[in-house]
Amino acid sequence: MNISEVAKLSGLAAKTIRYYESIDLMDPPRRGANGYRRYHDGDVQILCFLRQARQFGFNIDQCRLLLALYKNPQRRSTEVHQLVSDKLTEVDAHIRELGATRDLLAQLVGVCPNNEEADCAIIDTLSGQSEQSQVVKGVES
Amino acid sequence: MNISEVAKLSGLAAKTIRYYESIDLMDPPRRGANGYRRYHDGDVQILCFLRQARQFGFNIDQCRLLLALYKNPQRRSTEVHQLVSDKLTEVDAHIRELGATRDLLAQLVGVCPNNEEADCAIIDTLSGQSEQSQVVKGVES
DNA sequence: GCTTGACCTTCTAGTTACTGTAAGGCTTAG
DNA sequence: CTAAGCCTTACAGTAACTAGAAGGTCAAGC
Repeated sequence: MNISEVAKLSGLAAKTIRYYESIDLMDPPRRGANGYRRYHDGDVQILCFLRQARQFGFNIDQCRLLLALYKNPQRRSTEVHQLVSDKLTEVDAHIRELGATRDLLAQLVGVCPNNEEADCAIIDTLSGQSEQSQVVKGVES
Repeated sequence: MNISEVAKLSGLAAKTIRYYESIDLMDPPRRGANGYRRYHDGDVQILCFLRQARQFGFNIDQCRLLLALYKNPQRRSTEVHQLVSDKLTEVDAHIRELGATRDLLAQLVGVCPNNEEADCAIIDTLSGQSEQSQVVKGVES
Protein backbone atom coordinates (compact mmCIF):
# COMPACT_ATOMS: atom_id res chain seq x y z
CA MET A 1 0.00 0.00 0.00
CA ASN A 2 1.39 3.40 -0.94
CA ILE A 3 0.99 6.45 1.22
CA SER A 4 -1.98 7.90 -0.61
CA GLU A 5 -3.97 4.72 -0.09
CA VAL A 6 -3.19 4.47 3.60
CA ALA A 7 -4.03 8.15 3.82
CA LYS A 8 -7.43 7.57 2.30
CA LEU A 9 -8.12 4.58 4.53
CA SER A 10 -7.00 6.29 7.71
CA GLY A 11 -8.54 9.66 6.98
CA LEU A 12 -5.24 11.47 7.48
CA ALA A 13 -3.35 13.53 4.90
CA ALA A 14 -0.26 11.92 3.40
CA LYS A 15 1.68 14.92 4.65
CA THR A 16 0.45 14.23 8.17
CA ILE A 17 1.52 10.61 7.98
CA ARG A 18 5.04 11.60 6.91
CA TYR A 19 5.03 14.15 9.69
CA TYR A 20 4.04 11.53 12.27
CA GLU A 21 6.89 9.40 11.04
CA SER A 22 9.32 12.30 11.26
CA ILE A 23 8.50 12.93 14.91
CA ASP A 24 8.73 9.22 15.74
CA LEU A 25 5.07 8.93 16.52
CA MET A 26 4.94 6.16 13.95
CA ASP A 27 7.55 3.56 13.10
CA PRO A 28 9.05 4.17 9.66
CA PRO A 29 7.64 1.67 7.18
CA ARG A 30 9.69 -0.45 4.81
CA ARG A 31 10.43 1.03 1.43
CA GLY A 32 9.87 -0.44 -2.01
CA ALA A 33 12.66 -0.68 -4.60
CA ASN A 34 11.60 2.76 -5.85
CA GLY A 35 11.99 4.29 -2.41
CA TYR A 36 8.24 4.58 -1.83
CA ARG A 37 6.86 3.85 1.63
CA ARG A 38 4.94 0.57 1.81
CA TYR A 39 2.23 0.22 4.44
CA HIS A 40 0.22 -2.68 5.79
CA ASP A 41 -3.19 -3.07 7.41
CA GLY A 42 -1.65 -2.73 10.87
CA ASP A 43 -0.40 0.71 9.91
CA VAL A 44 -3.91 1.73 8.93
CA GLN A 45 -5.12 0.60 12.36
CA ILE A 46 -2.50 2.70 14.09
CA LEU A 47 -3.17 5.75 11.97
CA CYS A 48 -6.91 5.46 12.58
CA PHE A 49 -6.17 5.22 16.29
CA LEU A 50 -4.09 8.39 16.09
CA ARG A 51 -6.69 10.25 14.07
CA GLN A 52 -9.37 9.36 16.60
CA ALA A 53 -7.21 10.30 19.54
CA ARG A 54 -6.34 13.65 17.94
CA GLN A 55 -10.02 14.30 17.26
CA PHE A 56 -10.70 13.68 20.92
CA GLY A 57 -8.31 16.50 21.68
CA PHE A 58 -5.27 14.51 22.79
CA ASN A 59 -2.04 16.24 21.84
CA ILE A 60 0.82 14.44 20.20
CA ASP A 61 2.55 13.47 23.42
CA GLN A 62 -0.67 12.16 24.86
CA CYS A 63 -1.19 10.23 21.64
CA ARG A 64 2.23 8.75 22.18
CA LEU A 65 1.15 7.48 25.59
CA LEU A 66 -2.17 6.19 24.31
CA LEU A 67 -0.44 4.44 21.44
CA ALA A 68 2.03 2.78 23.81
CA LEU A 69 -0.91 1.49 25.84
CA TYR A 70 -2.66 0.40 22.68
CA LYS A 71 0.37 -1.62 21.65
CA ASN A 72 1.05 -3.04 25.09
CA PRO A 73 -0.95 -6.20 25.93
CA GLN A 74 0.24 -5.87 29.55
CA ARG A 75 -1.43 -2.47 29.99
CA ARG A 76 -3.81 -1.88 32.85
CA SER A 77 -7.07 -0.30 31.79
CA THR A 78 -6.83 2.16 34.70
CA GLU A 79 -3.94 3.85 32.92
CA VAL A 80 -6.11 4.42 29.88
CA HIS A 81 -8.98 5.52 32.08
CA GLN A 82 -6.77 8.06 33.78
CA LEU A 83 -5.61 9.64 30.53
CA VAL A 84 -9.13 9.92 29.23
CA SER A 85 -10.67 11.28 32.38
CA ASP A 86 -7.89 13.86 32.67
CA LYS A 87 -8.67 14.93 29.14
CA LEU A 88 -12.35 15.12 30.02
CA THR A 89 -11.56 17.42 32.93
CA GLU A 90 -9.41 19.56 30.65
CA VAL A 91 -12.10 19.83 27.98
CA ASP A 92 -14.68 20.68 30.63
CA ALA A 93 -12.52 23.52 31.89
CA HIS A 94 -12.01 24.78 28.37
CA ILE A 95 -15.75 24.73 27.73
CA ARG A 96 -16.42 26.70 30.89
CA GLU A 97 -13.86 29.32 29.89
CA LEU A 98 -15.31 29.62 26.43
CA GLY A 99 -18.80 29.81 27.89
CA ALA A 100 -17.79 32.79 29.99
CA THR A 101 -16.28 34.46 26.94
CA ARG A 102 -19.42 33.75 24.95
CA ASP A 103 -21.62 35.35 27.59
CA LEU A 104 -19.46 38.46 27.67
CA LEU A 105 -19.50 38.68 23.88
CA ALA A 106 -23.27 38.33 23.89
CA GLN A 107 -23.52 41.20 26.33
CA LEU A 108 -21.25 43.31 24.13
CA VAL A 109 -23.46 42.58 21.14
CA GLY A 110 -26.43 43.69 23.21
CA VAL A 111 -25.06 47.06 24.22
CA CYS A 112 -23.95 48.21 20.76
CA PRO A 113 -26.46 50.56 19.12
CA ASN A 114 -25.62 48.89 15.79
CA ASN A 115 -26.24 52.00 13.70
CA GLU A 116 -24.47 54.62 11.59
CA GLU A 117 -23.19 56.56 14.57
CA ALA A 118 -19.68 56.33 15.98
CA ASP A 119 -20.83 55.94 19.54
CA CYS A 120 -20.36 52.34 20.57
CA ALA A 121 -20.45 50.77 23.99
CA ILE A 122 -18.36 47.86 22.74
CA ILE A 123 -15.46 50.15 21.97
CA ASP A 124 -15.88 51.80 25.34
CA THR A 125 -15.88 48.47 27.12
CA LEU A 126 -12.86 47.11 25.31
CA SER A 127 -10.89 50.25 25.97
CA GLY A 128 -11.69 49.89 29.65
CA GLN A 129 -13.14 53.39 29.71
CA SER A 130 -16.26 52.19 31.43
CA GLU A 131 -14.50 50.30 34.16
CA GLN A 132 -17.66 50.30 36.26
CA SER A 133 -19.67 49.07 33.31
CA GLN A 134 -22.50 46.72 34.17
CA VAL A 135 -21.50 44.67 31.18
CA VAL A 136 -17.99 43.90 32.26
CA LYS A 137 -18.75 43.38 35.89
CA GLY A 138 -21.92 41.46 35.12
CA VAL A 139 -23.86 43.54 37.67
CA GLU A 140 -26.95 43.70 35.54
CA SER A 141 -29.16 46.32 37.16
CA MET B 1 7.08 55.58 31.14
CA ASN B 2 9.40 52.66 30.36
CA ILE B 3 8.19 49.40 28.95
CA SER B 4 7.98 47.53 32.23
CA GLU B 5 5.67 50.15 33.66
CA VAL B 6 3.36 50.18 30.68
CA ALA B 7 3.44 46.40 30.81
CA LYS B 8 2.30 46.41 34.41
CA LEU B 9 -0.43 48.95 33.73
CA SER B 10 -1.74 47.20 30.65
CA GLY B 11 -1.47 43.67 31.94
CA LEU B 12 0.64 42.58 28.99
CA ALA B 13 4.19 41.21 29.08
CA ALA B 14 6.92 43.59 27.91
CA LYS B 15 7.82 40.97 25.33
CA THR B 16 4.30 41.02 24.03
CA ILE B 17 4.35 44.79 23.70
CA ARG B 18 7.56 44.69 21.70
CA TYR B 19 6.04 41.92 19.63
CA TYR B 20 2.94 44.00 18.91
CA GLU B 21 5.20 46.79 17.78
CA SER B 22 7.21 44.43 15.57
CA ILE B 23 4.08 43.27 13.71
CA ASP B 24 2.85 46.84 13.32
CA LEU B 25 -0.11 46.29 15.57
CA MET B 26 1.12 49.22 17.60
CA ASP B 27 2.87 52.37 16.47
CA PRO B 28 6.51 52.45 17.57
CA PRO B 29 6.93 54.82 20.48
CA ARG B 30 9.51 57.58 20.73
CA ARG B 31 12.83 56.64 22.25
CA GLY B 32 14.71 58.30 25.07
CA ALA B 33 18.34 59.39 24.76
CA ASN B 34 19.36 55.97 26.03
CA GLY B 35 17.36 54.20 23.32
CA TYR B 36 14.63 53.07 25.72
CA ARG B 37 11.02 53.13 24.53
CA ARG B 38 8.97 55.88 26.15
CA TYR B 39 5.23 55.37 26.50
CA HIS B 40 2.33 57.64 27.38
CA ASP B 41 -1.11 57.13 28.88
CA GLY B 42 -2.64 56.78 25.42
CA ASP B 43 -0.40 53.80 24.79
CA VAL B 44 -1.67 52.17 27.94
CA GLN B 45 -5.23 52.67 26.69
CA ILE B 46 -4.41 51.01 23.41
CA LEU B 47 -2.61 48.11 25.03
CA CYS B 48 -5.51 47.56 27.42
CA PHE B 49 -7.83 47.57 24.45
CA LEU B 50 -5.70 44.95 22.75
CA ARG B 51 -5.45 42.80 25.85
CA GLN B 52 -9.22 42.86 26.26
CA ALA B 53 -9.85 42.10 22.61
CA ARG B 54 -7.41 39.19 22.73
CA GLN B 55 -9.10 37.85 25.84
CA PHE B 56 -12.39 37.95 23.98
CA GLY B 57 -10.85 35.62 21.46
CA PHE B 58 -10.16 38.07 18.63
CA ASN B 59 -7.03 37.16 16.71
CA ILE B 60 -4.36 39.67 15.81
CA ASP B 61 -5.86 40.64 12.47
CA GLN B 62 -9.26 41.12 14.05
CA CYS B 63 -7.61 43.21 16.74
CA ARG B 64 -6.14 45.31 13.96
CA LEU B 65 -9.64 45.97 12.63
CA LEU B 66 -11.06 46.68 16.07
CA LEU B 67 -8.19 49.01 16.84
CA ALA B 68 -8.73 50.89 13.58
CA LEU B 69 -12.37 51.35 14.53
CA TYR B 70 -11.37 52.37 18.03
CA LYS B 71 -9.11 55.06 16.63
CA ASN B 72 -11.54 56.24 13.99
CA PRO B 73 -14.09 58.82 15.19
CA GLN B 74 -15.93 58.39 11.88
CA ARG B 75 -16.61 54.71 12.54
CA ARG B 76 -20.13 53.35 12.35
CA SER B 77 -21.08 51.24 15.33
CA THR B 78 -22.56 48.61 13.00
CA GLU B 79 -19.06 47.74 11.90
CA VAL B 80 -18.06 47.04 15.47
CA HIS B 81 -21.27 45.16 16.05
CA GLN B 82 -20.60 42.98 13.02
CA LEU B 83 -17.12 42.00 14.18
CA VAL B 84 -18.33 41.13 17.64
CA SER B 85 -21.38 39.17 16.57
CA ASP B 86 -19.28 37.21 14.08
CA LYS B 87 -16.94 36.35 16.90
CA LEU B 88 -19.88 35.31 19.03
CA THR B 89 -21.06 32.96 16.30
CA GLU B 90 -17.57 31.56 16.01
CA VAL B 91 -17.24 30.98 19.75
CA ASP B 92 -20.66 29.35 19.84
CA ALA B 93 -19.63 26.93 17.13
CA HIS B 94 -16.44 26.15 18.96
CA ILE B 95 -18.36 25.47 22.16
CA ARG B 96 -20.73 23.13 20.38
CA GLU B 97 -17.80 21.19 18.91
CA LEU B 98 -16.10 20.91 22.26
CA GLY B 99 -19.36 19.89 23.86
CA ALA B 100 -19.68 17.00 21.43
CA THR B 101 -16.11 15.97 22.18
CA ARG B 102 -16.78 16.21 25.89
CA ASP B 103 -19.82 13.93 25.63
CA LEU B 104 -17.85 11.36 23.68
CA LEU B 105 -15.02 11.48 26.19
CA ALA B 106 -17.49 11.04 29.03
CA GLN B 107 -18.88 7.97 27.32
CA LEU B 108 -15.37 6.60 26.88
CA VAL B 109 -14.69 7.10 30.57
CA GLY B 110 -17.89 5.22 31.29
CA VAL B 111 -17.07 2.13 29.27
CA CYS B 112 -13.57 1.56 30.62
CA PRO B 113 -13.47 -1.11 33.35
CA ASN B 114 -10.79 0.96 35.10
CA ASN B 115 -8.98 -1.99 36.63
CA GLU B 116 -5.74 -3.99 36.46
CA GLU B 117 -6.74 -5.88 33.33
CA ALA B 118 -5.60 -5.03 29.82
CA ASP B 119 -9.08 -5.21 28.37
CA CYS B 120 -10.29 -1.70 27.69
CA ALA B 121 -13.22 -0.49 25.65
CA ILE B 122 -11.54 2.89 25.20
CA ILE B 123 -8.66 1.33 23.33
CA ASP B 124 -11.08 -0.66 21.24
CA THR B 125 -13.10 2.43 20.39
CA LEU B 126 -10.10 4.54 19.48
CA SER B 127 -8.69 1.82 17.28
CA GLY B 128 -12.00 1.68 15.48
CA GLN B 129 -12.27 -2.03 16.18
CA SER B 130 -15.79 -1.66 17.47
CA GLU B 131 -17.04 0.29 14.50
CA GLN B 132 -20.64 -0.48 15.46
CA SER B 133 -20.00 0.63 19.00
CA GLN B 134 -22.91 2.29 20.69
CA VAL B 135 -20.45 4.73 22.13
CA VAL B 136 -19.11 6.05 18.88
CA LYS B 137 -22.40 6.13 17.10
CA GLY B 138 -24.20 7.52 20.10
CA VAL B 139 -26.97 4.94 19.74
CA GLU B 140 -27.43 4.50 23.44
CA SER B 141 -29.44 1.32 23.97
C1' DG C 1 9.45 5.77 -27.80
C1' DC C 2 7.34 9.74 -25.95
C1' DT C 3 4.38 12.47 -23.44
C1' DT C 4 1.21 13.41 -19.86
C1' DG C 5 -0.55 13.23 -15.43
C1' DA C 6 -0.67 11.30 -11.15
C1' DC C 7 1.92 9.57 -8.02
C1' DC C 8 6.13 9.58 -4.91
C1' DT C 9 10.51 11.65 -2.64
C1' DT C 10 13.14 15.27 0.30
C1' DC C 11 13.80 19.81 1.99
C1' DT C 12 12.64 24.35 3.38
C1' DA C 13 9.68 27.68 5.04
C1' DG C 14 5.28 29.43 6.76
C1' DT C 15 1.44 29.40 10.06
C1' DT C 16 -0.20 31.79 15.37
C1' DA C 17 0.98 34.51 19.09
C1' DC C 18 3.96 34.66 21.56
C1' DT C 19 8.11 32.97 24.90
C1' DG C 20 12.94 31.86 26.03
C1' DT C 21 17.63 32.79 25.77
C1' DA C 22 21.87 35.04 24.72
C1' DA C 23 24.79 38.88 24.68
C1' DG C 24 25.28 43.20 25.74
C1' DG C 25 24.28 48.38 27.28
C1' DC C 26 22.15 51.64 30.96
C1' DT C 27 20.97 53.09 35.72
C1' DT C 28 21.07 53.38 40.40
C1' DA C 29 22.14 52.07 45.20
C1' DG C 30 25.57 50.74 48.31
C1' DC D 1 33.36 49.81 41.71
C1' DT D 2 30.21 46.50 41.63
C1' DA D 3 25.85 44.32 41.67
C1' DA D 4 21.01 44.27 40.71
C1' DG D 5 17.71 45.39 37.82
C1' DC D 6 16.35 47.57 34.08
C1' DC D 7 16.70 48.07 28.86
C1' DT D 8 18.19 46.74 23.86
C1' DT D 9 18.44 43.46 19.65
C1' DA D 10 18.38 39.12 17.46
C1' DC D 11 17.73 34.39 17.03
C1' DA D 12 15.41 30.11 18.17
C1' DG D 13 11.60 27.41 19.84
C1' DT D 14 6.71 26.22 20.62
C1' DA D 15 2.20 22.78 18.27
C1' DA D 16 0.81 20.39 14.65
C1' DC D 17 0.76 20.58 10.76
C1' DT D 18 0.54 22.80 5.70
C1' DA D 19 2.38 24.75 1.36
C1' DG D 20 5.60 24.82 -2.08
C1' DA D 21 9.71 23.77 -4.71
C1' DA D 22 12.42 20.62 -7.23
C1' DG D 23 12.81 16.41 -8.80
C1' DG D 24 12.21 10.98 -9.43
C1' DT D 25 8.66 7.05 -10.76
C1' DC D 26 4.87 4.81 -12.91
C1' DA D 27 1.01 3.68 -15.96
C1' DA D 28 -1.77 4.85 -19.87
C1' DG D 29 -2.39 6.50 -24.37
C1' DC D 30 -0.64 7.79 -28.98
